[in-house]
Amino acid sequence: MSKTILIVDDDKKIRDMLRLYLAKDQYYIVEALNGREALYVARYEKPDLILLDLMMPEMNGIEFMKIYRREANTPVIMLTARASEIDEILGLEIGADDYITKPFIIQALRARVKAVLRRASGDAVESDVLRVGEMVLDRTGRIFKIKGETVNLTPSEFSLLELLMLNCGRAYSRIDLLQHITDGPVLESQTRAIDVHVRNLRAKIEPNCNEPRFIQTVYGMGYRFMDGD
Amino acid sequence: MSKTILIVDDDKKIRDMLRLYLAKDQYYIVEALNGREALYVARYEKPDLILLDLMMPEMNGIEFMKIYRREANTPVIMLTARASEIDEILGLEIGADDYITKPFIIQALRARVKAVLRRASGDAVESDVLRVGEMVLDRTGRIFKIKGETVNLTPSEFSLLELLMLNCGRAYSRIDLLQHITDGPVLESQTRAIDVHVRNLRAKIEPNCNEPRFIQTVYGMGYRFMDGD
DNA sequence: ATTATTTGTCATGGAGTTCTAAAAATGGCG
DNA sequence: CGCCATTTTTAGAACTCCATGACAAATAAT
Repeated sequence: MSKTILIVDDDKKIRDMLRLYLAKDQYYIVEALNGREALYVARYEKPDLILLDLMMPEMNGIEFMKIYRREANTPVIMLTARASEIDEILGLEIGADDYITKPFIIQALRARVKAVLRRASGDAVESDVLRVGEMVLDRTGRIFKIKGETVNLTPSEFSLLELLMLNCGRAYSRIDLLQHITDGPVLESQTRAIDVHVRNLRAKIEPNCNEPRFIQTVYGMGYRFMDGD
Repeated sequence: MSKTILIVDDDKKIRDMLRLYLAKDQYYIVEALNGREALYVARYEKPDLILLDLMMPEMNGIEFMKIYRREANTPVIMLTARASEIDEILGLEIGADDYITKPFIIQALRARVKAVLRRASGDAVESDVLRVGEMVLDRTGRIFKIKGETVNLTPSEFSLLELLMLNCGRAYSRIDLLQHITDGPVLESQTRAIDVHVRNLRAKIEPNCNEPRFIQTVYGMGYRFMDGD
C-alpha cells in the first residue's frame, strides 16, 4: 500500500520538483500552498508524512504545527531556507521529526523521507520502537539511538530503560525495577544496584546529568521516566 | 455478564489490534473513529470502560471528555502518542482514570483494563488519577499537581493525601492516618506527627492556610478531606 | 589466559524528610 | 468569661534516602 506525502510550500517550482522525484518512489503526493490549506488537506488525506516549508504566506509552518500537532502525530520534515532557521525549529516545541535546508540535494531528501517513513511505520502500536523526543529505543533490534546516533547500552541498562519507557510516567520501586532486569528471585539488599544502573543510564542519555530530564528520581520510591521538559 | 469497552481511535490499525486482543478477554467491544461519533456510541451502549485516543480529527479526546464527563462517570484510559502529552492529560481538567503511551505492549494495556474494571465494579471507584477541583493526584506516577503545576510532596504527605482524597468526606483519626503512612507498628505517641504533616500539606495545597478549605480539622477526632468551598 | 566490559558492593557526604517537644493559639463548654 | 482539652506552629535533632566514587566480582571477548 502506497504512502501518502503532503507537500506544503508556496513555491510552485519546489512543489513540482518534489512531486516529480518523490513520485519515483511510488508515493501518493498531495499538495498545499500554505498552512491553512495544509490543515484542510491533512485532515482529509491523513498523510503518512508532511514536508513543510517554514516560511509561507497566510499561515506559516510553525503556526500550522501548533494546530496540527493537537490533532495528529504525523511525522514532519521541515524545509527551511536558511540554516539559522534550524535553531528556531529545534528551539520551539514544534515537534518536527527532521529538517533539511534549501537548496537541498534531492537524494538527501529522498533518503530522509524513507528514513522517517520507516521509523514511523514502526510507530504503530504493534511496533517495538519507542520514541520519546530525540530518543529511539528499538526493542527487537535492541538498539538505542539519540539524534540518530547509536548509544551503547548494556543489557541491564537497556532492560531498565525499556520498562521505564514502555510505562512512561509511572513511578517504579527499586524492587520492581530489579525484578524486571533479573530472572529469578531478588534480594532486598541488591536494591542499591538500581541506583548505579540509573546513574550509568543518565550519563548516557541525559543532556545534563545533574538535572535529570528523563529519568526522574521519585524520593522514597524509586524512579520514573518522563519527558520533563 | 460481559463488560462493554468502547474504543475510540481514528487509526484503524490500532482499533483492530485492540479489538483482537481484548476480545480474548471476553469483552464486548464497540468502536468510534472520533469524539463526535464516540458521544453517540457511548450514549447508546453505555460502556463500562472507554479507551480514548487523545488526538483525533473532528473531535479530539479532550473535547469529548469535556462533554461526556457531564453525562456519565465511565472510567477512561487515555491513549497518548507522545510522552509530553501526559502532562496535558494531568494538567487539563480531563477526568481520565489512567493513561498509557503508544506504542504500548498489549499485555500492559490488558492489565490496566482489568485493573480499572475491577476497581470500578466495586462501587468504590478507586481511580489511578484522583481529581478534586484544580488538584490532580496521579497515584501510579506519584505526581501531584495544582492548576497544572507540579507540587512536590514528601512520601508521607503523598500517602496521607492519597488516603484522604480517595475517601473524600470521611474523617480519619490520627492513628488511622499514621497507620496508613507507616509500615509496621505505630506508637500512640507518634500521633502528633500527623498534625505536622497536615500542616505542611496545608502549606502546599491550601489557598489560605488559616482557613483550610480542603483538609479540615475534625475536633477531637482527626482530619477529613473535602472541598468545602 | 588475559583483557575488557558489565554488574554489584560499600562507604561517604549531603540533601531531604520525619518526628519530638514545647510554646502559642484556638475551640468547646460550663 | 474562664478553664481545660485540643490543635497549630515552630525549630531543631534524628533519621532516611540518594548520588557519587572507588573497588571487587562476575561475565564476555580476544
